[in-house]
Amino acid sequence: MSKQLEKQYDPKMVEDRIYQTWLDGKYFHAEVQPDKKPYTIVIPPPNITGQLHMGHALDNTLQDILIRFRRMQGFDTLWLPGTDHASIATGAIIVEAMRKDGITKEDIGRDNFLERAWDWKKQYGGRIITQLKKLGSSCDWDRERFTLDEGCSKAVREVFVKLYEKGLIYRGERIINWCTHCKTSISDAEVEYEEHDGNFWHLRYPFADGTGSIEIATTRPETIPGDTAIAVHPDDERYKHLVGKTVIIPVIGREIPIVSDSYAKMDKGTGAVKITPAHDPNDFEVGLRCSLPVLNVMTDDGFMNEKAGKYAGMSLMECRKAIVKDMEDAGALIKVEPTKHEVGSCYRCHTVVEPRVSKQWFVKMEPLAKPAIKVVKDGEVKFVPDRFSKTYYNWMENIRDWCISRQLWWGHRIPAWYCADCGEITVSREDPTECAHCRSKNIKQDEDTLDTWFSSALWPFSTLGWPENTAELQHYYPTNTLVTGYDIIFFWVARMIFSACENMGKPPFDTVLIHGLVRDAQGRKMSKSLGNGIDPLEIIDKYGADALRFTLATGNSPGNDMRFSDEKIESSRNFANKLWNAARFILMNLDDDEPAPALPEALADEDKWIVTLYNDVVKGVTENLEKFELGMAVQKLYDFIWDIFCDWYIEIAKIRLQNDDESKNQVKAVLVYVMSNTLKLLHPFMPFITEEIWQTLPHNGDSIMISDWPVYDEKLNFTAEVEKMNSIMDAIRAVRNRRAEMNVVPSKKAHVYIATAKPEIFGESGVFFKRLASASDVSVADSFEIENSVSIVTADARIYIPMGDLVDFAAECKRLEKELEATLKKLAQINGKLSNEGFLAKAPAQVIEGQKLEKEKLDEKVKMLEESIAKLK
RNA sequence: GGAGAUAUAGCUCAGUUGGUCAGAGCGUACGGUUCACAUCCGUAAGGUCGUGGGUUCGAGCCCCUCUAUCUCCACCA
Repeated sequence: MSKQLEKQYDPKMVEDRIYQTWLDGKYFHAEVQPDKKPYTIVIPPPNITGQLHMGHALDNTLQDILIRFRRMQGFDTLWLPGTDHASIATGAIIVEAMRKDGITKEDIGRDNFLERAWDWKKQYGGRIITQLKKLGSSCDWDRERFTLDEGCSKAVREVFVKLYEKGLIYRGERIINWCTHCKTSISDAEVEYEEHDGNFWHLRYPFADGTGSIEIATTRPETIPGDTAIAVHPDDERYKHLVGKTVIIPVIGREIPIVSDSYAKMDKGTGAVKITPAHDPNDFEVGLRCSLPVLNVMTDDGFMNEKAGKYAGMSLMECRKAIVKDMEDAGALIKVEPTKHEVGSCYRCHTVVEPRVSKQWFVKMEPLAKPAIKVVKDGEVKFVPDRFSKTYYNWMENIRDWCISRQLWWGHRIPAWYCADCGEITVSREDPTECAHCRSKNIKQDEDTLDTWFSSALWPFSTLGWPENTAELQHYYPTNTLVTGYDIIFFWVARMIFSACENMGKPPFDTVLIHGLVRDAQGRKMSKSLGNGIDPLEIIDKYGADALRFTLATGNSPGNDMRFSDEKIESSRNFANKLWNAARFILMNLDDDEPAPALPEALADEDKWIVTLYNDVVKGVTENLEKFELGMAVQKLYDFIWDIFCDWYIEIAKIRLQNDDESKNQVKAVLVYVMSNTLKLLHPFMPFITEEIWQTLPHNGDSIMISDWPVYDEKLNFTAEVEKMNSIMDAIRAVRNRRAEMNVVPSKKAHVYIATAKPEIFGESGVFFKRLASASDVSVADSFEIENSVSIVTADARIYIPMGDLVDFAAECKRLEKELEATLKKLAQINGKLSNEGFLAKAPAQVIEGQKLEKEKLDEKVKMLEESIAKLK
């Protein structure tokens, strides 16, 4: 006995220590190796405001699995980590902290505010990085980046200027989504729609000339003060003659025209619709076509402004109520019709979003979307699973211009200067000192910053040094796999793709691996408001990072949501413990000077069997990982380790371990070989425990994480021995089954008589039956005549166990007849197939052969069953 | 209004190009102090793979219908 392990695996004693050795060994660090094939992943940068949640845990587990796999396979791997400055979220935290001190951001000004934000970043921004390390993430921390660091900022500036110069970025007055809480514009993607109860208020607007009135309906009466027209469809016979007339807005008293525009649908409502160009995207378009004035009646923070007359100062909701009441009092309200409609809200703070006209910066999307669609259509970028490419097309093909300016301070300030003298805009890579148009020194920089996603869109190349043509950029770009949830395809994935196509001329990655959401045990989304979130750090603390990773990697397929439950994490923890104990057993039987893992020249049948199955696992797991079928890979490992290696091979190995000859060394070598290589296959999934065990076993090299990935070996394919072991195992299972049915305790041993026509299978199998089937002794022959015995029939043998009084002949007979019936049924099915001409003509030869073999076995079994029954009678 | 997903054992879910595919974990029942592990071992019970059709020699797997649940997208007064 050389080394000892604790009886139970304790992750706490292992994980931090192991992680430190990896850091010390610089195993995560990548240096450009031009002769090696690169494999690169850039991390989806978590917000600096973030705390590790299950979504991060899943996302990063998957990335770490892929990176560790490729690293072991010999790729020059780079997993590039970093964080996102999260303009809105971080800004909100700073504002909130100041509010507690009674200060507003306006009080302290831009520079002081930014100083606070950087301080906050310095103090808390690395929190999530520490948490990612607890998970085992093998990121190259030497290359950690931040979307607001110097290099990323330079890339942002370069892209902005380039796109501006190409006319793909412009400034304009458009309808944008305005969050009255964050007090900033947000992009279309940042608006979430929720169904709300609402009303249609039907209103009567009288003609200015007093000849009557026209009826309209609205869901947002508070926008009435901003109405500048009524629109009707050009072909609408009901209203044709009214176009050009004017109406008086009730209560407000302002006179507005009736215009003709095909936006008004004849079959919708009354066919006449009020037009509020400042507060509705469609109305804005109508306004442009009909040259209508734009009347903005709201303030930045969700109140009515002075243009709303008597309603000025009211919140939007107060105004809505007041107007409805005033309309009713004025007799203008015809009816109120309850309805449900989709209301947009801010994805950050869930405040209702107000569409409003505002001067903002936009990215012209159509020219950028085209190549971005093409690279996916052409297969240069693949979504896994493929169905998400449809989601992508759908969005890209209907995309509108991207509003990128934000009325926030924390972020990349827009590099545009306005000239007070000539009114022109100067956009440049270096901060200008004068107007590029009139050379006036009287210029001022735009106060706004860019959408956070503008900088994350450049992440795959800005982090590699672009716009400089660095060695890293040349070697590691394009990256390989992007791993992310389906919920940020629009925010991020799509924008990275078009940004890369535009700026790099190449897509940013070849594969997008999409995963689903981690839900709670009841299938609910984990959320702060529900309080049902499960903290990954608590799970790691209680069960270990390996168990968490295993749980997240197993039992689900790409793109689908999964549930997280105590049962699953416990099952993973148990698996880790099982592995630990298998190692513990092997170690107990090793000597101090045990040689490094290698297969011995001479192998017993059972060694050939386990080695063949192990070899199959190498092949399967490697293929699965290459195809991103992580769940299947991990399932194969679980089954092999627990059901095959532990439950059968180790038990069988115990036989020879008790010997004191060469066969003992043989089995020890096989145990070490299969164990340590299987650990390698499992390492990407459970990095800590596999490292700990691997280090304890005889090994070559400094760490399992930089060891060579096992390769399928065609020589290790011992089909005959596998067949033989399968027959023996079938027989052992059958004996156990019979004993259990008869309630015979394992301690009660019995002589097992094996009658078989295949002594080459069972001749030497006695030791197995003694060890695994409670046999006191085993006899093998052509046939036996045993009194008072139970009979067991397998495909290759008829087994008798004398059980004396326990044997109930009537029951025995019944049981055998039942089995005969089942076997005959199976046989009939196969005979049906084999007599089907279509099957014989069209099925592949391999399938037909398989069926014929099966038929032979069943024929044999039927014969033996019939004989056994006859004897009993 | 479009688009997509899911429906397989009591529960949670796997099932790769149609041919050992009817599976796993948990749960349940029965039995177990064999010197790795009770976070364990052995054995068992259970599902006409949502419905109805079709293609095929052969269909959880491919095609169509329907039903149920979920999700995303969309400017509908």
